[in-house]
Amino acid sequence: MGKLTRQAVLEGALRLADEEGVEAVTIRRLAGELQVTPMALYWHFKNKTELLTAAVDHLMAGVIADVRPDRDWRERLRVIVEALVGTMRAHPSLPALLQVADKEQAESFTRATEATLDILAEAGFTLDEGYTIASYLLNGAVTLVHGRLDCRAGMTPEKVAQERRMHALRLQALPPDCFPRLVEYGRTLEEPSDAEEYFSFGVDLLIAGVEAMAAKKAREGTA
Amino acid sequence: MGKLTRQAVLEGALRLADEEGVEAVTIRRLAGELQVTPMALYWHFKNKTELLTAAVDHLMAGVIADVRPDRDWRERLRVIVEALVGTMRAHPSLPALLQVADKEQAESFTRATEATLDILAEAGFTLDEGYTIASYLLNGAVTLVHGRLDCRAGMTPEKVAQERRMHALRLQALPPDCFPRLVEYGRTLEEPSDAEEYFSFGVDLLIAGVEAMAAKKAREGTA
DNA sequence: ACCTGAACACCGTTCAAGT
DNA sequence: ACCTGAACACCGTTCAAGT
Repeated sequence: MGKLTRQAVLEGALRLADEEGVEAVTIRRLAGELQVTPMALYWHFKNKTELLTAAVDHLMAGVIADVRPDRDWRERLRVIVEALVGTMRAHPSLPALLQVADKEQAESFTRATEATLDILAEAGFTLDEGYTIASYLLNGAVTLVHGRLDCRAGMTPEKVAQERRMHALRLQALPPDCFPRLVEYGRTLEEPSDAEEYFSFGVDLLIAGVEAMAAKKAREGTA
Repeated sequence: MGKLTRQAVLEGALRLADEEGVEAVTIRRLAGELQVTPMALYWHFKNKTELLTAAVDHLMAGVIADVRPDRDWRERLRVIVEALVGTMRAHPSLPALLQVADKEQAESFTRATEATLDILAEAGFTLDEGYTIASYLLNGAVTLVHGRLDCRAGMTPEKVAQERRMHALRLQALPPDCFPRLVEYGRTLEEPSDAEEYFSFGVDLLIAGVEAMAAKKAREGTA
């Protein structure tokens, strides 16, 4: 058989994560898939943390592909947030990986942060504020993708539909006098919702917060 | 010795979580602290998931204490977000608990969601949008609190200062031509930052997004 | 009703040994 | 250089048995 490489381990981990969720990525399980003993992986990665960091690094590499410094900061910010959301939609494991892995050690993540800080500095924010906003945007994107069942690891259309029905039923079973909004929401949950519409609203929401704060700072600055 | 109660288990779990982080809350570890065998806990809780859900339920109970239906929706929304942030600051384990526990099963969490949906419906959002915004606000609050080292489990002022210095050094060690913003941010990180200012900015940011989207909807509605 | 003991099927990781 | 075997110190959980 072809011998084990660092890349083969990484690919195996990503496949496992995308198909069955990050919690399925255990050293022992992964070793089983790759037909080696668990300890073989330790030759290629110092420990599990380093493996997950490498996975994040690999997936985040695509996020800062297209930077256009000539554009307005609003446009540049939107491009980077949409790249982030797009990458997460393509790789269902990324949101969870960003939560468990030591992302600050991933170079591609650091590059994306630098790019975001640069955009936000141009918008008039301090570096402190920029750093807060950068993690607000990152976690906002994570939250958005996480909120879509069809963007979760190993989800077939049938499973999505079934989970939706279950969720709808649970909400409709609540006492309507205490939870009128949730019961009503449970009813709307029976018909499928459009992903593009959802993400469009979500990204607008994230960006709107930043733009409003920038406008506020500009007002205070000139006052 | 006094015998084990459901409440004693819950209190032990919360203490452990606040002092050493949720990852320290294992059935075996907790049983050790309570001077019983691991299996004793299974009499009071069906499984670990149920324990963590109960913990979330207990901590979230304070969040919807003061609802003032006579006020403007903006004010009501701010009150609930600030209650959320305040509760998390008081209980360092809550952000992590909300990520790992099955929060939808916690009644107090459901009540807070209902209250938020109600406020957002008044603001002109659909239930779908309201649900998206509610999780945006929740995770935004989690992100904010998580970003403060001094709000993490088991952090003494000394540890905070030391972690800050380490972070500052790591950033300043980056190549300045590639990462000018991060290097600069590393320098600002050497002097302590004000928590109140940070949270004030953060909550404003979260609310600003919602208000901007509400204004946009109002414009489109009358147009 | 409330708790224990023993067992099962998992983890990540170290360390000495093999080729 | 690259991998294995055995061992250690952990997990959550089940199930039969004790009081």
